[in-house]
Amino acid sequence: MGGHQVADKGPSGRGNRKGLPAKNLMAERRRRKKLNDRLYMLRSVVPKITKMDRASILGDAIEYLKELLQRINELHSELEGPADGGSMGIPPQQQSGALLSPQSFAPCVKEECPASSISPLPLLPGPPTDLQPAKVEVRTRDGKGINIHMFCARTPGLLLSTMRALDDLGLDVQQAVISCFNGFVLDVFRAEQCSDAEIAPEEIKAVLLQTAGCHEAL
Amino acid sequence: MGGHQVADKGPSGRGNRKGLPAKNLMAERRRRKKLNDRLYMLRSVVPKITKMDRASILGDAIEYLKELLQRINELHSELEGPADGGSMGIPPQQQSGALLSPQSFAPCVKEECPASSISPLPLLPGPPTDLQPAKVEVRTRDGKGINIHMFCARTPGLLLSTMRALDDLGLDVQQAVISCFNGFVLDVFRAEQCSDAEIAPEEIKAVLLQTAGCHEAL
DNA sequence: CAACACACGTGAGCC
DNA sequence: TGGCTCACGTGTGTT
Repeated sequence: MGGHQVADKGPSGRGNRKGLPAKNLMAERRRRKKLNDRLYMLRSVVPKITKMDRASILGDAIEYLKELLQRINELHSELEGPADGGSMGIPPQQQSGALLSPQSFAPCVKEECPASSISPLPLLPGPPTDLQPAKVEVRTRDGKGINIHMFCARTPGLLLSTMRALDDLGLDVQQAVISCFNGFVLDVFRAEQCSDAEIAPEEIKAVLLQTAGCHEAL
Repeated sequence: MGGHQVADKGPSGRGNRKGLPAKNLMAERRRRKKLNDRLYMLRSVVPKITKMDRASILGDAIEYLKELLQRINELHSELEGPADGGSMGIPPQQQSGALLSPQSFAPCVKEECPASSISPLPLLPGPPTDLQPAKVEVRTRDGKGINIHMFCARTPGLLLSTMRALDDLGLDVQQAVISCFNGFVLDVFRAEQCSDAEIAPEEIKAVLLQTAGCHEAL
């Protein structure tokens, strides 16, 4: 994945000939972090994550969004009721003062793929095919922050068990999204370990996998 | 908006001490363009665009997606709701021909304002300011399904405590989104009680409020 | 060592 | 006047 590098920080006036360095630098960092967080959030919303890279995240999100729109239309016409719920049925039309009309609906997300090999995508299309191998990724980010992505089938009690496991590991989950609809998705964007003992990412992964597996076996 | 600049390119042999610059440069440019295109596509799909900057685009997309998912859930339960036959044992797993693969949801997309004051008393989870009144709503839907919305400040351990509380109440959380970024937001769209004992919504609410308040008091 | 993906710091243009 | 966003080129890690 992404390369990491810890830019050493001269907190105070570092060798800058010009006077505009340190102030804007941090602003840019914050901006980047915000954008990344949003991207992670978006990924956590989209079920069919084919790959983890940013472009794919966006692409999957777009496709998913279109799917949802289509599905809403289906359900809507299936209900055929005049009593439209009324709250907010928003056809994908621009209505705000946003400029730039794309005009052509259904922008294709496909891009030039050199070889025309399209992966059949055996990932979960819809029905909760239970055969889900409980995938877990753990990364440490910038030394302190811990990043976890967990993904498996939902089972009763898994929610509690997972939280308990994280707590037992001494992890303080600070930024996270946990969502279970058909599957179970846990995304910890930031967690710090309270305990002084350093925990290896592999250990966390192992524990979580075991937690998921435990319920899987039921 | 973003500044544009057309970096003039010394087309061929630029003063490169090393031999590997120009090739990767173009690759990076293509990557960036692809990402931007995807972003534009995403924006073109989302109707309500508040602002044009990248972060807002992502944020709006997330919120929109959330809305769509919510709406699908509504329509879905509205279809099979009236004919609520014997959903006694455990039919919670989706099996109907309806695909509906969502398994993820979205958190609140608000952001932190650094210091001081913008509107001092909004409702959204913005600043890490602690003074959050811990709001909880509980509703029962069609007898069985339970719907919970909880919202308070994030505190260490709150996640585990809340899960434990729900478990102690005998609730099997089937569709939910828990997200803690700045604040703590729990959204249970569907939960069923395993225990035969009927639990009053007010009881659930009280327990959750107590759980949140407990941590708040720390 | 290719190619790829990411984060970083920096200069520039708009509020 | 400064803050904010953006695109760029580059270094570095991952496949």
